[in-house]
Amino acid sequence: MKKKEARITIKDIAKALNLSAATISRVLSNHPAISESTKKIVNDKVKEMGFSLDPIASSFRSKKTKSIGVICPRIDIDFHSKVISGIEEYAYKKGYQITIFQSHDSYIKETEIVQMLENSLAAGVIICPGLETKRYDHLKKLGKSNIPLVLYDRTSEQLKASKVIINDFEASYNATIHLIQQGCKNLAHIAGNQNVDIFKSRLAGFKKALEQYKLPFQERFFKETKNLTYEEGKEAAEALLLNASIPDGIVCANDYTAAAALKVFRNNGIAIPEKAAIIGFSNYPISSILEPQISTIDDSAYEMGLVAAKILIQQIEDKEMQVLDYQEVIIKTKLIVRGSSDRKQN
Amino acid sequence: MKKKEARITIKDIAKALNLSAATISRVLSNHPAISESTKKIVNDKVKEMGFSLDPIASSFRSKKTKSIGVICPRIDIDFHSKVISGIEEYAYKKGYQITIFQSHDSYIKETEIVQMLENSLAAGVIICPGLETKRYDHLKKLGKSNIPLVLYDRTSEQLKASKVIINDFEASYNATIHLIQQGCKNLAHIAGNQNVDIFKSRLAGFKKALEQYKLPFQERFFKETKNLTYEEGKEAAEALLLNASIPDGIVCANDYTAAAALKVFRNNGIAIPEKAAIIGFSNYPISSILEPQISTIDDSAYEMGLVAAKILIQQIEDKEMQVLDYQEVIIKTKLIVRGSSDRKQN
DNA sequence: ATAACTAATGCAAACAATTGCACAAAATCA
DNA sequence: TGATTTTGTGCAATTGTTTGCATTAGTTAT
Repeated sequence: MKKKEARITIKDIAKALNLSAATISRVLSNHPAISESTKKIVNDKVKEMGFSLDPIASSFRSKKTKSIGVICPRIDIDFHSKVISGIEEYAYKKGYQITIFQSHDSYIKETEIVQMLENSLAAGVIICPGLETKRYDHLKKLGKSNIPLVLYDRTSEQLKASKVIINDFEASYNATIHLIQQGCKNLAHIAGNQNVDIFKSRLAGFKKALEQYKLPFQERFFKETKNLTYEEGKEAAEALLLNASIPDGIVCANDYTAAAALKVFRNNGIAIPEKAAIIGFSNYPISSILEPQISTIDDSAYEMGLVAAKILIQQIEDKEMQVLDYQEVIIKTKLIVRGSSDRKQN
Repeated sequence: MKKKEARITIKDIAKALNLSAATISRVLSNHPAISESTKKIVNDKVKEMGFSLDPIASSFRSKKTKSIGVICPRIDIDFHSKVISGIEEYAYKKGYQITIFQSHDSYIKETEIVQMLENSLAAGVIICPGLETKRYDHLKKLGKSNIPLVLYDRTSEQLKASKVIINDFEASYNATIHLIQQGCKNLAHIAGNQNVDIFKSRLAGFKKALEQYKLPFQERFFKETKNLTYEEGKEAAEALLLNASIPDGIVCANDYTAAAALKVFRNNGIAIPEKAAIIGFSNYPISSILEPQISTIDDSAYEMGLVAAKILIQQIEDKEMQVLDYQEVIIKTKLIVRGSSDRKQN
């Protein structure tokens, strides 16, 4: 007797109104050939019965989903979690869900995930490629399957695809210029992994600024790290102190290494910013908590996510955007001057 | 002439092997009534043709998905991003995808999201309820729809559901005992929002320790904050200094407020840990970077996510687990003693 | 009034996989 | 040998929505 509490379907609405399922479907997708009057009748009934389309059946039939795959190396890194936050916020507003994966910088896993997203008909993919990724066939394949793609942060010249990046070169250049304007003449750079484009660009920006002011680039003042950890920063800073003369300014490729440099130099009696000015990169929470606060570059991670989602969804939805092959967006960064480099106050 | 490059289906495999689609389906789901020999034949062909099931069609027919909904207040908070990292890692291994939402602590949005997950047949839901959430009908509804649910971090007595939490009471109790053992007699507490259970528990643990050692709980040494921000911590610490006598130990409900207290006290010439010992909560990155490093409680966020995913998937898959109504898991926390409270070294 | 057209709706197929039931062949038993 | 059980496979219905094409009613033109 008891009918099993089943899902309300489009047919139930149709039956209740003596219309066909097709009409209901058309109302729900705003088909132009439906009269205003029936639209109203149907919409009212839909609300009354608390009906909503079965997204799975819908996807099954239309071969389209509302889910965006997001792949990043790790979620629990401040930068990525901010980007994802931006993506989620925009995507949600536009009616998309985001499905998240961590590649842990493994190429194998990355290809696995991409394959899976292709298989499950993702509406689009946003990815920050892993460190191991040198080949991009897996991503090119997405294009062939007509799945729009947006890269963020780490990108490659090799791959023609939409990208959202910050201008690392310019940001680093600006940071360096700032230190020079504070009077620094012997500048050091604590760099990130030079196999990664963005860290190469940061070095290049640093060099460019030196060049412009006819300051020398000194090998002994250049320290590359593998992962820009606090520990590595410490080692790098200690190594800097071993030189006969020490630098009077340090441009660091992130805030952890800047924090480490700050600590090491201070512990060695070098006044910051008077004897050595320091600037970091990324505007991590720590940078505004340390004493003195660390000058840095705000990398606009949240905005990056927002924009990535925005151009992806444009490519998904806007037919006119589909004629264009890909687009590149450069997000503004902001120089944040704080105590670790601001000598003017003296 | 050109056949449109279409997806390979179960029927293609069937045709190629002169079997029925049903058999292929059964092989792929490891149905017991299939002979080993045909299993092998089919599996080989599947590999050869690079076939994989269409997850959408599969979900459509079976009314089951492989996607887990995760709802948290915000992703870009260290704690949550670590939890999510743990969830993702375990879920991925088990073949599930996670779909992430931010409630931004809005009750309305939270119910919207839950409704949506119910509608899209999520395999299960993991949620940290928002601050506004006082009623739990939306979550109870999930149970009625047979969608397993796991809460983490913030929970409620009101709701009978599986939970993964840390023992905030005990952790805070241990932190307080630690300060007492360092010789503190006038203890202060910078607390989180007392409408939130976990912060209430932290206060309770603090009180319990005082009581046990017959130390007084002094109202003037109790400062509640709204969001435990660094700024609020600063105000609270400054307020503490306005008293005729100042505390010689501060138990803070997180590391930001602890960092703020550290700074304020130091700037006022109060030696840490000698004159006042400080302990935080959560083991944020900053706590190990400040000078002195801040003692804290590691909240095992990653492990929390891992376990949440584990018990959720158990409830999804394991029929035997479905007889039990719900389970509660308490994750171990760890007291991390660092410079801000360690007086023994003197 | 009839033809031609437009507007609004219905019909029915299609999508890819799953599953209860039926059935044939093989194995076991009497 | 015939009856019965077991094992392995196939048949065909089913799922909820979308969409090309057909159909009907209503409108306009001739």
